[in-house]
Amino acid sequence: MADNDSGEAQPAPRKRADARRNEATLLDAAASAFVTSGVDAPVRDIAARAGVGVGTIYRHFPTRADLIVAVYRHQVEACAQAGPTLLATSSTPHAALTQWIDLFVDFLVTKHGLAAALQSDNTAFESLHAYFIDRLVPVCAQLLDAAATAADIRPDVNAFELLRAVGNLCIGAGDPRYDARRMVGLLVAGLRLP
Amino acid sequence: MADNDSGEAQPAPRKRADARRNEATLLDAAASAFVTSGVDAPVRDIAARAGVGVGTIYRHFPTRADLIVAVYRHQVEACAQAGPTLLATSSTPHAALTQWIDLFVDFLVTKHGLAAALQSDNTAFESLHAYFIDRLVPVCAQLLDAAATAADIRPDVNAFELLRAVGNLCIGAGDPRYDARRMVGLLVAGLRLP
DNA sequence: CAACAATACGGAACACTGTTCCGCTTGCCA
DNA sequence: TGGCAAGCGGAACAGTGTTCCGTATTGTTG
Repeated sequence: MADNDSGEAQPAPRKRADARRNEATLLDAAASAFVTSGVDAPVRDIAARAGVGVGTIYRHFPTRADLIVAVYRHQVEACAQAGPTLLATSSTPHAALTQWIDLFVDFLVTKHGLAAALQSDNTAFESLHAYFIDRLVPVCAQLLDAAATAADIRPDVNAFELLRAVGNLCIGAGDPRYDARRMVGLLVAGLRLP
Repeated sequence: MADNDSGEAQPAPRKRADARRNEATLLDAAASAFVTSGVDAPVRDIAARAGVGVGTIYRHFPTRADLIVAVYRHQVEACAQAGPTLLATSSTPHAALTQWIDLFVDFLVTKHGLAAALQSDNTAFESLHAYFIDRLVPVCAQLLDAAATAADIRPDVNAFELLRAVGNLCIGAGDPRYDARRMVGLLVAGLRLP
């Protein structure tokens, strides 16, 4: 189905030019605010950086989660797509799993406050959580499955739990006394079959 | 030195009766508020439960960390003291370490929000962090050391890091889909020497 | 027992968040 | 160009933590 504009399945009637411009500006502003102040950067700060009113933020991104997802969508997508690739190119399923988790950890530790937000029970982050789950759990499950089938790892670990544990371990990375990558390494080591 | 009141080392001139009463009431109120709403329970809620004004809370417990520490001090103390005991009574240092970590995890997972508060970079929790570190890191280090000497575990793990990792893994316990204890088990398994 | 000073209390007031709402402006299309 | 739907700004509201000071309570002293 080559859906050009003649199809009836086009519920997005193309936004006004200024709206699109503002959305892009906002995305940039949020990204830079996130770097400086973490993903909890005050709404007013982001609005000020973008030179818009706070109402404009809420129109484009009704919840903070929407904004965060929009900012990081590309990277999450890339991480998700790396899963099957690694599985195909790595020597063992276990190696693929390890490398993929490294990718995920690298992503998380460079986003100040994101790991914490992911586990927060604050309702504002609900859909952020949902997005990560939807996008990454299946990928992790596939890797886990392959490794379990190859008898590389214990078969009783569940993708959701593992991803959550890894996310948790990434909280507080940035403290020089705490090496999140090393702790994740320990966890993954615990996964191996004796 | 049997220090009765004649000694000069008595910098606390015994508080007024109402002050002591309020402090106890406040401790009860906070404990029950923490159970209901987690350790982030609004100051006003705690004050209302205790039937006092918010000023009274701040006089007795200048930071939220002080209040949390006061509420949980007994349990943390007990955990700290269990370390040497376990080391003396367990069959192997590794068993002692495992049991001690179980104790710590049991404590954390039953205190809603405490694990998260422990890792929060919010300055209000700084001294909470410090208290846990001061009290528990040496105990953990002792256990770790014994296990490393017995060649039960890899020798390159550091007590601070391990405790922090365990604390992190306890965030979000309560979600039925996530079993913090099992994940900590994985981490500790990764510690074992092959 | 009464008066007094030190101590402690209460809660209004402030600062800083997120979030909503509505009058005004802007872009688009006829 | 005129009209109007879409979009915008920011004031206003609500929920936090935190401070401050006038008032009340307590313990002590004459």
